[in-house]
Amino acid sequence: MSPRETTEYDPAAVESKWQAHWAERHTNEPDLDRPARPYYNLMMFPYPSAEGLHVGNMFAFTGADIYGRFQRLQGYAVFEPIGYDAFGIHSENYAITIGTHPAKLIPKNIAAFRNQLHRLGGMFDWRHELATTDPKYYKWTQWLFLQLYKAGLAYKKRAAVNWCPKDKTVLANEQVIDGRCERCGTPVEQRFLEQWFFAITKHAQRLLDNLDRLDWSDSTRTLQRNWIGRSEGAELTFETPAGQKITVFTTRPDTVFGATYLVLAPEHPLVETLTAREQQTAVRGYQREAQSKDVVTRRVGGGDTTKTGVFLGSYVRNPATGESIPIWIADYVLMEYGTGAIMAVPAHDERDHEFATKFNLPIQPVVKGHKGGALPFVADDGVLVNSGAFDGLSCAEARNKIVAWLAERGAARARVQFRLHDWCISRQRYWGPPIPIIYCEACGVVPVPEKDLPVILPLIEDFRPDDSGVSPLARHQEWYFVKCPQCGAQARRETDVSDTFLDSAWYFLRYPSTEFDDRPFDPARTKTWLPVTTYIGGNEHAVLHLLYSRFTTMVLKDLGHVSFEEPFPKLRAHGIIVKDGAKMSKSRGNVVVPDAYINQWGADTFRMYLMFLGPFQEGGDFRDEGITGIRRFLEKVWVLVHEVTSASGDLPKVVVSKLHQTIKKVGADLESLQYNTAIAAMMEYVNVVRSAGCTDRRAVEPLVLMLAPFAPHLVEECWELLGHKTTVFDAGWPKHDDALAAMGDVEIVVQVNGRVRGRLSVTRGVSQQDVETRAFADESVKKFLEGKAPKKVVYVQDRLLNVVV
RNA sequence: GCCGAAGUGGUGGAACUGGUAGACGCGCUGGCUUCAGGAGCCAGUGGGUGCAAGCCCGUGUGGGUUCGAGUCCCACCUUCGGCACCA
Repeated sequence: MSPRETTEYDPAAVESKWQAHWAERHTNEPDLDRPARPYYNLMMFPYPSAEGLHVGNMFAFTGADIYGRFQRLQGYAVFEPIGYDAFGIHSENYAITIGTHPAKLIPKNIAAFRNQLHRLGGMFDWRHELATTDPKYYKWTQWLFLQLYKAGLAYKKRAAVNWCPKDKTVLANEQVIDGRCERCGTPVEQRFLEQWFFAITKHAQRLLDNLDRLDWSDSTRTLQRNWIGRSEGAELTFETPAGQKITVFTTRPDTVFGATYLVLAPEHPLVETLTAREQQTAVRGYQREAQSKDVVTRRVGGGDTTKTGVFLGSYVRNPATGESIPIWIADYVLMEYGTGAIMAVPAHDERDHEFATKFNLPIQPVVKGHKGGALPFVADDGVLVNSGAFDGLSCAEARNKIVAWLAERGAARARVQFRLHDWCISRQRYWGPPIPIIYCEACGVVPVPEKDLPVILPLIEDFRPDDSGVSPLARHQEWYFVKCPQCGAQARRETDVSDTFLDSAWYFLRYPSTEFDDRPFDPARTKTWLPVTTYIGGNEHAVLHLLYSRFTTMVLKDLGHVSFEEPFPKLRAHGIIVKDGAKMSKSRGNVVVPDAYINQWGADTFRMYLMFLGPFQEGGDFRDEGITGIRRFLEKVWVLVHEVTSASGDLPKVVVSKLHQTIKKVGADLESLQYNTAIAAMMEYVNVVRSAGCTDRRAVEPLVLMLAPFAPHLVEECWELLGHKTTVFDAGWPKHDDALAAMGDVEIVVQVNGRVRGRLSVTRGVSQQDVETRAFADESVKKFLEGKAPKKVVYVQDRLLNVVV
């Protein structure tokens, strides 16, 4: 082969050419029914905002796509689908802002996203694109709801919920950040509404236990663990003179002798009967006050918030001491956690201590031997005092013994408590899948029969939410009134739609089966492709999306619909791209629009640049200073390919060893998503090849293969220039040979007392004897030995020799 | 307050199970080329000192372990992320 004339590298031409080829030749469409080695490479699907894909999305998708392409090169049939998480308050609010309808807005946004995703050059199987707003999709979201309902895991209850007065909707606990709505920042209020819940807490222990056997990063698992929040403790029962029982939850039953008063949440159902007549006015006033407080004032502030509370005017008997102690209500006790009542141990709990100090309640220490002095000390490593027969026991010992002792008298039982709450899925909004439930006077709550699914979200003009706490759908009588599926009488529909997180809690099951209209996921396809081989996404979803998806999969397993209970055995979280140290957002005005970069530099350069910015799993600050470095590198590869010569003679040793080292390193880096160092390694290799003046095909082709996941368009073009007829992604990953990688000389560092005093170039595997001989002959080494005899010599093969004198 | 991650040149970042700190890139400096600008190519680029070979210092701070510490241990400081009156 003779060197060919180098044409100019024109990314736009190359990229559109290969994108067209991939589509025509079905390059990215694996055989879903009979794949040789199936590999489900999943990335978290985007919410199609009106702003289009931003740099952060592109960063995430590029990193995930590189991973998929690498697996493809290793011979897997890689299924890499993409879709749109298109329902939700985001879209609805934006539509309201710009005066349009979400049903008009979303298709436009999706079209723009699709276009951008094409340009980025992802290995997407476009046959299986999906949108959660498609009735063919949300039919099965509703089906999923029905399965949970039938299994007794979906229930309705009147509950205190987080209400956003601006978005006019209920929020899940997870959507409340610092007491504020995660979207608009408005302080969240408490409201009491009938809501649909999923009983995720029933599976709390399982969700926690399974974490141990998932191949996830520790940090992600820790986030989930903390969110689930398991506490071991006991329920203790306190009795009033009238025989009324109050149960509290505590993690420190060993301190029960120090419980000098009881506190109930203001909403606690027993408050009414426990209130003495003379305290009624004060108590009712306090209850009203607590209820009207928004969640910010009630919850945020931790220790800073001044404690408030009211004495009920009545007493209970401490089951351990037999003493009579007062009962109070205070809003620092939450009705949702434990039993909504606590025993207060002011000597050993900060909050109780603050409260007791303020209201002059007795403080009784029952633990000593702790470090540090002042009350309250939260000592669980000391020994008990003032605790009757239990004095002198360690806290840990006392815990079990006291519970056992009280249990004999029916005043205690061990109990595990979770911080996790049931998942509230109701939304009093328009832009979501209607919850498939019908209310009939005669039959009560009637699930919509599966044959009647989907319950189509009607196209209505006045979709704006109002203050009523009722979905806008309720205003549409023709939709609202419906015949009862059981008795045929006039009935009415549930008007709430479901949480967006329900849409995304099963989409990975749908992708391989998008063409089936009569089933949510085809059993054979599901068996072949699931669970997901590798899931790549942002750590911002470490709790919500990932926990909900695990829960729904667990339920589907129990119901016999799938054969596995963990959908994502292997998860990799990428970092977030920020701009000027802050998350990109329209309001901050720091959104980086990637299209201009793709226009100027091409998708391949941009993809690689994003990956070269820093470690993929850490993310970082976006800047564009270094992009020319990547472009220069790709130009060098382009030139190398054009100047390539046929294989002849032996390759230079430096090239051979560097080549095999590079193949090994790039492969290992790709497997662990360390793309920045993989790119650096390829750059080093190109520098070696160029300075060796090597143009041999055997030096160039493996480089092109390694580069393929990063710069797929350019590489396809190069591969064709090199005379190949099929896609480079069927060519296979190059093999490395450790023996060849070890070819050539190594430099050994000679140290005297740990300081570098000389370097020796030796052949690999040289003996210590030879190195010592040469080292001791070295002038600068000799100088530092000062004629003294070595006390000790440390030798590390092929690395260093350290002489200690 | 609790949990987690991280602090390395002018800059983004490298550094395997403790073994040459600063790979790779950007930027900068000098040179070549060019009418010029740009691009390209070559060389240099942690700080100090020296004509030079070299020497000294250097990975947030202070200790420690070790022949040897960015890496391990102890105590701090700072930044970022998550949770937050969860009993």
